[in-house]
Amino acid sequence: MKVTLHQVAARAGVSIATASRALNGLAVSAPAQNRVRQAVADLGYVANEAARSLRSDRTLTMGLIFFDLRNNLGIELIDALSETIEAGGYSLLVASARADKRRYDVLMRRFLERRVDALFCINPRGGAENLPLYADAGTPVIALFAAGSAFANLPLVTPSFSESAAALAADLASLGHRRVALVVHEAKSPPLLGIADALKGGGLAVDWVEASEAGGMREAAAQLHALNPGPTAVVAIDVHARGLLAAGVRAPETLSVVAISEIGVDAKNRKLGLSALVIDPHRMGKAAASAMLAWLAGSKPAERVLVQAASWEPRESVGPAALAAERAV
Amino acid sequence: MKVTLHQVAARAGVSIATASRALNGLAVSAPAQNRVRQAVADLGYVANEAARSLRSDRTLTMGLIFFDLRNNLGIELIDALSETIEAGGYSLLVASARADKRRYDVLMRRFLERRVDALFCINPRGGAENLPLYADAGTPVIALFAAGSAFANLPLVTPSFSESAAALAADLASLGHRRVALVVHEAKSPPLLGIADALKGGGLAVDWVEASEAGGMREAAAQLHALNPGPTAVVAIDVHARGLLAAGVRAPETLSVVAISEIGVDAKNRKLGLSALVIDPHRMGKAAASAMLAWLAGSKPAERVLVQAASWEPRESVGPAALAAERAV
DNA sequence: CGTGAAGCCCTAAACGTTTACAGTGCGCGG
DNA sequence: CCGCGCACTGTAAACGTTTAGGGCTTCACG
Repeated sequence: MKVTLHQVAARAGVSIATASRALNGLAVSAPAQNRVRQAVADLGYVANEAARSLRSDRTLTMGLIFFDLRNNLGIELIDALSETIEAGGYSLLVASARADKRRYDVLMRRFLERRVDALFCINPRGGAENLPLYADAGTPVIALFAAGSAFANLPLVTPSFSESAAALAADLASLGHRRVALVVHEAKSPPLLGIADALKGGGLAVDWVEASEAGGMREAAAQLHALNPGPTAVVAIDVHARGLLAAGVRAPETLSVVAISEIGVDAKNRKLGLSALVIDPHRMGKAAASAMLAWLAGSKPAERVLVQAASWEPRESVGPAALAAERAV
Repeated sequence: MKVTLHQVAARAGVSIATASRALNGLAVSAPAQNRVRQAVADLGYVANEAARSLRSDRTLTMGLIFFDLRNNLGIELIDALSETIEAGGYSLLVASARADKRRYDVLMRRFLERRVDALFCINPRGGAENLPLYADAGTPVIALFAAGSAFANLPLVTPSFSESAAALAADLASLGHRRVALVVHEAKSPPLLGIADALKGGGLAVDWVEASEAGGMREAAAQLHALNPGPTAVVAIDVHARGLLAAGVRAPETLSVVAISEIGVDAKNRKLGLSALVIDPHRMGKAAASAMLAWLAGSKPAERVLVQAASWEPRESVGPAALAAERAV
């Protein structure tokens, strides 16, 4: 019932070695080639990937581990990654730690045993204990959305806001805005700095405003009020942007508000008509997959792969500066 | 650098067979057990799943193929399936044909070579050519959302509307409706018949109305008008339900409208305030995975596995029958 | 005709496990 | 003291490929 290369070879009247070569497109005489093909068809031969893997030490499989799969990001990422790597003959093993750090370790271990040729880690927490083992095995690992994690010392694919923020700056400027507040949560992270640079590059003045954790936006709103000259627009992580609205700020009448959308939460913003810089996970996936294929082909990617994965999506919460200016008077 | 069972055995001072047994929990003396464990830890041994697969003829891997991954359904399905099968030690290989029939064949072939222990096919079109090969190999295949496809003769996991439609019937009845039209596209499929039964069970009279392909809802609307006594509510596949609205039917003023949501398109309905029977893919996944595990454990599932995976979600498009009745007068 | 090169093909050895089979040593009942 | 059973362990043969190494033909050229 189960047919192996042996049987194919026998039926084609060649050695098993020749049969193998024929199937792999190596040099084989035309008649032999044909007889092997015929035998394969006759017998319904299906190659055994496990045996191939064992012998050749590659599984043609990549792993993809999520810290949590359940957000809008997941689908697009899987779609983009699988599309790109399939072209190289790879398949994708997918798993989700369901927000459990220890489970992340387990999954990384499991994929290690399965000898994946490469691994993508999404938003990893935990999992660090197995990282050295991957290094030992020479298995490339790329992390996405891994700011500040234990994965920081391997290639990270990170969204860059520079282009999208430049578009935002242009729009704001053409609406008459001259002064923008940037609400930070604590550290001025590289992405935020990038946004600030882009705004400045667009001719806007930038005020930094510090906000405590989510919810405490009343003080931040007060701080904004206190600024003189006051900004006519504000850019903030989406939880903060929503906090401003919740605190009673009316956009765009009193202030134009722009959110920086984190992973997979833009749907809420959209419902509120909140303008946003939103990350397109599909582009992230494409970039990560390409970097990985290149890596497997020999060229290790840079420590940081910046992807222009964000777009500027203006919605109702942004309007002419004039409105806000009136309020100020 | 790479450490095999040989080396572990050597360091532990036992034979390779004993080492293997120790790791698989078979009978081994306590001291040997410990020495092996120690050696594994010291050397950082990681089992090679490819070798294990080759020898033992199971890969502990299941395949999941989508006709098209890009809909809301995907994530929930992957999440539910992977959660359930991971408990049994299985991993999930995921792929999407991206709406290309031939690609579906390719993927099924690829997973066959990878010797997956089981396969889930979502909404398959094409792929039929490889089905016999799976049968030959004795690899179980379960299809989801596969109405009328070539996969019809293997176990199908199908959503059942009976419970949700009963809830719908109860709501309609309490709103004073007595007569409901059911718009069909051509065949009266089992799910539709199930809905009709549930409506009748709730004390409602059911009129069948035939509609041509998507878009041609104007005639269907006319047919509805022509009915005497006229129905005060209508239930239809979501494309038809939206078609009715587009054709100028005002819900719930002139007619209460309920959509039967197909895969992953409910978001549109929600935006229109269209009441719907919507399928929860998570429940479908759980059920399919459980059925598969049971199958691998020896008990083949029934030809049709009916899952109560739909819920009744009333929204604005449903109202009291009185309104529609007035119009009729 | 002799020599070398080029094609093609085969034999056989890996790859790292699991597992059937055959010991080995030991305790215990006869 | 013998033999038997038991608990453990070792030897070796698989599983289905890929691939290095070498042998055989054929052909061109001197």
